[in-house]
Amino acid sequence: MKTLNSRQVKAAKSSPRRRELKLHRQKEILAAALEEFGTNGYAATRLEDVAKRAGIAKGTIYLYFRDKERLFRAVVRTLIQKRIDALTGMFSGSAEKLLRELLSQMYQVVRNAKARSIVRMLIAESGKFPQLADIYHREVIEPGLNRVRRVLKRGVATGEFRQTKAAQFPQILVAPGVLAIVWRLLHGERHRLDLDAYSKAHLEFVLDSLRKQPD
Amino acid sequence: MKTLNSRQVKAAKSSPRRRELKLHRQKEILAAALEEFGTNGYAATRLEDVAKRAGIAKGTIYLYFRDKERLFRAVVRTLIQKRIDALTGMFSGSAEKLLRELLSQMYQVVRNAKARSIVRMLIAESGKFPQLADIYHREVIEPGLNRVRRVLKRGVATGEFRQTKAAQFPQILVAPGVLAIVWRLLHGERHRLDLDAYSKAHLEFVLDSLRKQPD
Amino acid sequence: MKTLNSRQVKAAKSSPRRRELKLHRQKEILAAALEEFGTNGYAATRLEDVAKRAGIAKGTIYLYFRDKERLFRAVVRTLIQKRIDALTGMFSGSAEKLLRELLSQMYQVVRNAKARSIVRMLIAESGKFPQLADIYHREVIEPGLNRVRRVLKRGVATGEFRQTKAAQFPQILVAPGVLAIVWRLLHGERHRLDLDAYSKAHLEFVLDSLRKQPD
Amino acid sequence: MKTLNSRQVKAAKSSPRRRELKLHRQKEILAAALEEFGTNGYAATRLEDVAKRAGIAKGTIYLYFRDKERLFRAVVRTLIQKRIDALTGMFSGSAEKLLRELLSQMYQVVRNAKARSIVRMLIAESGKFPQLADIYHREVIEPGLNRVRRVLKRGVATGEFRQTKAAQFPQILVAPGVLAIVWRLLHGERHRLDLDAYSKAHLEFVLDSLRKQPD
DNA sequence: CATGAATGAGTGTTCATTCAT
DNA sequence: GATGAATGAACACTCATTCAT
Repeated sequence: MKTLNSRQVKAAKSSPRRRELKLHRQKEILAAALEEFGTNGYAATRLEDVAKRAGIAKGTIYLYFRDKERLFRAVVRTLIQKRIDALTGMFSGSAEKLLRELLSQMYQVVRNAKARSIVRMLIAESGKFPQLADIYHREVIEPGLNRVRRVLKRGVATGEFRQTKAAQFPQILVAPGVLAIVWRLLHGERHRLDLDAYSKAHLEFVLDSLRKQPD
Repeated sequence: MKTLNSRQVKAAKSSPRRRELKLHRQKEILAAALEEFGTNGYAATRLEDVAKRAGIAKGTIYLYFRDKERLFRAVVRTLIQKRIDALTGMFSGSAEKLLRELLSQMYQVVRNAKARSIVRMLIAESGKFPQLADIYHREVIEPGLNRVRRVLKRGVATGEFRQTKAAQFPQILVAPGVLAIVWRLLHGERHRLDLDAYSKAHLEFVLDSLRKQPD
Repeated sequence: MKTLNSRQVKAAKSSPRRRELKLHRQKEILAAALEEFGTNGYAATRLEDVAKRAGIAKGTIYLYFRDKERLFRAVVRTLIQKRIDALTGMFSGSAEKLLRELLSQMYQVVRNAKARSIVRMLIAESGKFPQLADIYHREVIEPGLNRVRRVLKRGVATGEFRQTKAAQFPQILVAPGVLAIVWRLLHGERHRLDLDAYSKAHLEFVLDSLRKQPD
Repeated sequence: MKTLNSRQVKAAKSSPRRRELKLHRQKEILAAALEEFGTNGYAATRLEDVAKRAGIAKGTIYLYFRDKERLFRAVVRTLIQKRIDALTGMFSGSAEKLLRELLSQMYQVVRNAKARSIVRMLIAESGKFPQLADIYHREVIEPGLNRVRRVLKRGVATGEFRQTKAAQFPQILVAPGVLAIVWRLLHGERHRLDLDAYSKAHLEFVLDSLRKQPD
């Protein structure tokens, strides 16, 4: 490898290997930045700490991101993108099964530290970066709520579910998941929620409310 | 000369009057600080802005609070205290009526800007100020949840409500209120929730789940 | 009410003494900045050095000037203002006497370190701050050249001077003064011009050219 | 594409070819650097911009110049060398003709952007690089002034010119050219001097002063 | 030879905190 | 008490210089 003559080395240099390395480094920076921003918030995060965590020099960050603000936005947008990618395809089965599936997915999100980080950052910085919350709303929240709406509609169509006002506010169905995220953000490891039991109770509660009563 | 005048004036004043004035000024500072911290977060808030908003000089803040951190904690603790004070006494009546009353109170909280601010601040700064979230948990959240628990217990006792796992997790019952707060924090005026309809749907949903089915 | 009272006291405090001190300090900063900018140029001047020279802390500069650029412009504008103020009123006497007077004044400028500094700064930074050279042109150069024009015109009117093309370009008359400034800027103490002899030669040269030849 | 070709060529070519190419590249860098230093001054010039302008990579500069300072000095010394080379051979004819010739040459310098750049740089950086002004003085200014002296001496010898003090200060004769350079440096395109008319007036003015009056 | 990614010292600017008035 | 001028530590960002490829 090392003994390649200089011309070959040069030719090989710029294109594929370098690009790959650059992309990798960018990801490292984003990961380090997420950690710092997620913990300390935008203003309290020092880029030097991000650099240290990424194992690089302060100046290197600026080769990848124009300034602190762009880095922050890139962090959030990257996370949102991952959420979008995770909104996996449609399913079949009874409405109840679909709902179980949906909530189960939601609790995977709740358990996911990065997903919680994004919520913290969006709440903490929505004064300074409202556009980010907008993106999140458009790309993640609305699509998510729409999936709930579709499942409810299907349940009503198949006769599994009653018609309820809650269908207009699918937020009500998923709210316990949101609360679980907030709970974790507020209390960290200090006051744990037993998520397994909690999510089961949540599902039962929702189904109790939705199911058609046996006459 | 001028200084003499003011000293004479001061000398003439009585002690209780002074105390009162001091208290009043402290409240003004706290109010201004709440506004700023609530909007920008701890790190991004400049004490100069707080002073300007309170109509005083920067240095004056330090006559009332040792440093920025104490001011912040005072802001949050004051808010928490107000929440505690608002946890008004118990009532009588059917469990359903009590539950209606409880949720109705909660939505007053949701509509209250300061109450939302506190949530934002606690979430945003829980990395730096976890003790505050602890206080909030002990003094506000747990007492609140306990009230829900008591209502549920009474409902079961009177036969109005079914026995459900959700009783172990009263969070599930109130979660839509939390979601509403988060929604407002994230989206401000940009994506409104119709709180009237939402809270009604919430109540109906909960009652549908709790109520004993007519056999 | 009470607040008004206390504010009146405040208002009295800040006024005369403080204002005076503030003005004085501003002048000190400008003087220190002139020294540094004049020696090193805009980009190579560090505000810390300006502060040190003024005997204050770095941050203090920012209480008087928004940023480095404003400080620099203030320095130059202040200097220009002093030049304008120095363009003293007109005199009477023969055209030759007026011309002697004029050139004598000009050589006072040449001997003035601050006046040389301004030329260096305007030349050095005219790429970044062309407006400053414009101000200088409008407020100093053109008025100065106009005085030369008026003297020449009077000389022609009284028959002392010949009519010459140079009247259209009064720059030619004063050019040796400009050269002397540039010479000093370039060579500092290293290659001295004997300004007394030089200015005499300059005057003689000019008069030789302007005077009507005795027939 | 060009780069690739040239590299292949280089590899194949013999040593003198290489040397030539290297020299050429060095000239490109010097030209680019002149442009940047001349516009922005030493401190405000970024080597990256020099590289970009020269169409090479930042690091390449360091293959030709040890550091920024050496590059700057090389730029100035190269320019000075060109000035020296331009001090063309001697002439014959009447002193007046020689003087016309001399001033005409000087105004070619005035019109030459690089020659103006050198003056700007020497003035702007004479604090940091006084040696450069020294070189310029020794190699360009003094030789130039000596030529003026010789012409004046010859004119006096032939009886064309009067004996004047100005002979001791040939600067006075050429000063309008210097002023024209400074004028252009300060005012760029914003306040033009009509150089044709100006230089004619200059010559006339000088001759009026020098010529022996017809008795 | 040439590249451009990486470095880190250096500088402009901000802001919590102090203190003379 | 109240003020606001002053301080200086802290931090974002730049750029000359190095070096692996």
